[in-house]
Amino acid sequence: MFELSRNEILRDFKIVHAQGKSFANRDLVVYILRDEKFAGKVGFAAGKKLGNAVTRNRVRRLLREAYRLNKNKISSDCAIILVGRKSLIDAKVDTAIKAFLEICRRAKILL
RNA sequence: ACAGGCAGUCGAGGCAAUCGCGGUUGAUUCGUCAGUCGAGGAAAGUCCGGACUCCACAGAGCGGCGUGCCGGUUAAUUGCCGGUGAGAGUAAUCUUGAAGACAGUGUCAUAGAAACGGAAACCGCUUUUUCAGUGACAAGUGGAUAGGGAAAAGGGAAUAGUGAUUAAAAACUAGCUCCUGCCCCCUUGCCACUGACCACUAAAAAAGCAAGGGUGGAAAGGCGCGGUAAGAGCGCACCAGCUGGUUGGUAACAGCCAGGCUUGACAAACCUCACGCGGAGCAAGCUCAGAUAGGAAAGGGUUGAUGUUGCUCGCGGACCUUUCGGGUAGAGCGCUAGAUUUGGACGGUAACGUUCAAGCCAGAUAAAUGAUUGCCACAUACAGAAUCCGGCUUACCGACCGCCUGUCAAC
Repeated sequence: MFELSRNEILRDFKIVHAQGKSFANRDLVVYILRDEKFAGKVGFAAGKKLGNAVTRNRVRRLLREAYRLNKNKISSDCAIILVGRKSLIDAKVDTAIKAFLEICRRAKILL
C-alpha cells in the first residue's frame, strides 16, 4: 500500500510544468495538473542550484519518501511534480512531509 | 626516540527491525511471493590513448596537429618501468617541456660606453706629442767675498854703480828682495737669474688595452703564474667547453689520449630535422512497430546532387536544399563475460608477459541504494555509474601497515 511502481512515474514533465498550478513554501514547490490523461502520476525534481549530483539525489529521495508515505491521503485524479528547495538539503523526512501536506491542504487535494 | 623519504591499504561506519526502489532467477491462484546482486577511489575533470560503430577498401599529395635524452613495456599513449645527463638535498630520495642556435629570419625592455658585428672606451691603465707647474740636478750668466797665480804701478829698507873725491853725503841709475796691489787668469763655497735631460702633477690631442671599476639575468671561457708600455689564450698548468681518435655500453653517455685555443641566451618565437596521426562519435550505429503518410510545391542535379578532411587528386554515384501542411519522438539490440576479477606458479632488475585454478561482480532511461527507530566505540571528508577499458590530473575526514635515510641515546 506504500509502494511506488514504475508506471506511476510521470514522463511528460513539460506539460505539467507549463499547464499545472504551482504552490510553494520554504521547503518545496509543487505543480499540480488535474487531467485524466496523467492521473495519479508523480515526478520529482531538484535543480542544479541545490549542488552537486549527490545532494540533488538526496533531495529527490526525500521528496519521493514524503510522497510515498502520504499518497493515499491525496486524490488520485491529478498529476503532481515536487521540486526541492535549498532548505531541504540538510532536512529530515519529517519536515518534507509537513511541508508537502501543508501544500496539499492549500491545493485542496487532500481526501 | 625524534626528524625525513618512498610505496601501499581501507574509506555511503557496523548490526537489528519495519516500510520502500532497479536488475535477475524460481514459483504462481497472474494479485503477487521467495531468493540473489546492486556506485567510487576518484564514479569527477574530459586532458591523453585505445576497443567498438558508421563513413570507398580508410587511399595519395599539400597543409594542419601532436611528440621530442636512450632503451624497454603495452592494444595504445603526452602513460608506466629501467638507465643517462643536468639540478636540489648530509642522506634515503626528489625534480627535469632534456633534438637542432656556425640553414636562415627574429627578440634581448630598463640600466649600461657597448647586448652578438668577434662589437664597444664612460671611469680607468699605458705610450707618444704639445703646453704649464713643482722638485732635483749638469751647465751658463751676473754679483759680492776669500785663497792662489801673474803683474802695471807705487812705496820702503839694504846692496852695487855713478856722484868721487882726501874722506863722506845728497842726488841719480840698476837689478834683486820685501810691502801694498788695479785690470786679468784659476779655484772653492754663497746669492740671484736662466735651465737641457729626469721624476711627479694637471690639461689637450693621437694611438694601444679588454686586466680593474661600474650597469645588467647575461659583458664574449674561469682561475693562477709568466709575459707586456699597459694588456690580452699572447704562453703555460688546472678546470669547463668544442673537435677528432680510442675503450666500455644495444643506446643516451662515460673514461682516456690528442688537437687548435673558444662558439651568449631564447626554438613554451618563426623555423629545421626525425617520428606519428583519415574523419565523426553510443544522441555512434542497427532492427521492428506506428502514423490519412515512401506528402505537396519551388529550385538545383549523371555537363556530377551528395559523401569522403581544410584544399587538390582519387573513389563511390542519385538524390539534395527551401517552404507549406502533418506525423513520430514507442520498443528491442548496441549494453555489459571483459586488453575481466581474485589467488598461485614461472620468466624479467622492473613496467610487464606466459600459464594454471576459481569466480561472475550495477546496467538504469524523469534514470534504481532511501527513510524511521534502537544499540554499538560515537566521528565522517571528497563525492553518484550512463558504451567499455588503460592512464593522467584534480578533490578529500580519519586511520593503518611496510621498507629506507639522518641525528641522538644505550649496548
